[in-house]
Amino acid sequence: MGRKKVEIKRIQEKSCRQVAFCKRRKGLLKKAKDLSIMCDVDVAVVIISNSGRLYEFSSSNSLTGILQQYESHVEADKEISAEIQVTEHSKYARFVTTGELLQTTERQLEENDAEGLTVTDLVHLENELQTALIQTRSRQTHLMLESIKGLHEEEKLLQEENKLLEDNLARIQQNGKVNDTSMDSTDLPPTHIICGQQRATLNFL
Amino acid sequence: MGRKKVEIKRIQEKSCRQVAFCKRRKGLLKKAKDLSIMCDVDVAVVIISNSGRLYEFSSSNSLTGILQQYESHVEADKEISAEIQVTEHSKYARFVTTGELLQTTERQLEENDAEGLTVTDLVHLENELQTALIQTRSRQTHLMLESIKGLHEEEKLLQEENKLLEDNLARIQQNGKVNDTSMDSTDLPPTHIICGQQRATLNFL
DNA sequence: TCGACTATGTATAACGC
DNA sequence: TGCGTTATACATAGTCG
Repeated sequence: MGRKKVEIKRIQEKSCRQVAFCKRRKGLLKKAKDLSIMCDVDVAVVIISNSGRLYEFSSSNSLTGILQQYESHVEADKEISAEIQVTEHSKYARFVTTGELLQTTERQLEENDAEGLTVTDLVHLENELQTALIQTRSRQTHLMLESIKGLHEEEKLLQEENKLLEDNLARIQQNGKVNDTSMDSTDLPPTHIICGQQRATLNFL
Repeated sequence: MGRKKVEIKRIQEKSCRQVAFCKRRKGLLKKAKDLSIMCDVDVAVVIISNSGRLYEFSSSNSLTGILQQYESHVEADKEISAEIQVTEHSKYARFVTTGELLQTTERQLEENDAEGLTVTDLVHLENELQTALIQTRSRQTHLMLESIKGLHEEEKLLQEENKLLEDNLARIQQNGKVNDTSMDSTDLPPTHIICGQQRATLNFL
């Protein structure tokens, strides 16, 4: 359904994949909506991009609002750059959201107590909670993995910087012993040998 | 996308609605599958017909949605074990255990398909899976948090070490200027220019 | 990178059995 | 009820700006 037939397999080019994701995601959510309206059935679609973002459709819309709220919580937290803060904040956000979810649940249960919930109602409720749980957990894992990855990179950078500093220290001490007058001598050409040493040292950087 | 345009609204004729449901359901599930494969994202679709029948698609294994969790666990463990060797063993153990449990589950479900499992059997099975899930999840979170904590400590140490080295470097360079003749100079100092270049390069670090 | 366009492949409404 | 066929609407891959 485009200019040419495409195989159903993972798209290699990242940009193409991103574009296709955007288009097809939209299409899928529309079709889910159409199906639920036209055929009068319950439909839920959850999509998690590999960058961890959540897209969803739910014909029984009680879950939608709550999940969006959760998303905005997490998004706000994402702004904070310090890694551990991200972890802790998202933990807190998750807690709050779960609390809200439970409150909502309890309220619903209480409200409906008089007339009684049908088994179907409870099944729906269970599905919604299950979905919320899965998304929350998935998001948690994603954030922590990101955090770990970032810390590893930072660690690598620090170690490299460290190594360079040590080398410099060693070299300067060496130079100080070998040619301490070097700093402000103007007229003395370097020997061939020293030049070689220096260049070798610099190349090492 | 048929002989004539249809409005997106509930189809009145029951038989038409049923036919449309069958076709569109199939289409939706296919598109969900395509999306998950082509764009390499997680997709889950749940459809409940108004007669209560369940249709679903999940890009990660979906028997109950518990397997989805299992997936993320394995992924998490992969990442973590790269840096925590101790994890290796427990990871493998958990894998085998969960794997066996799931195999057992599937076997039982298949074997008993004709006669059907009793409700008691299923409740028992559910509890077992639930327990395994909780333990696995708890372990995952623990390991990741430990990992993050450790990395933060390591980072702090590296930064301190870094600072010390920088201080040393600064002090030594200072000394070199003030009393450059103090050290035993040999006979061949480098040129000013080359030294300058060197220092500029080093300062940049 | 992003939205708009368009040629083309797909999904499906209606129909027949 | 369900499957196959066909004409048509729709979704989208590639392209351009």
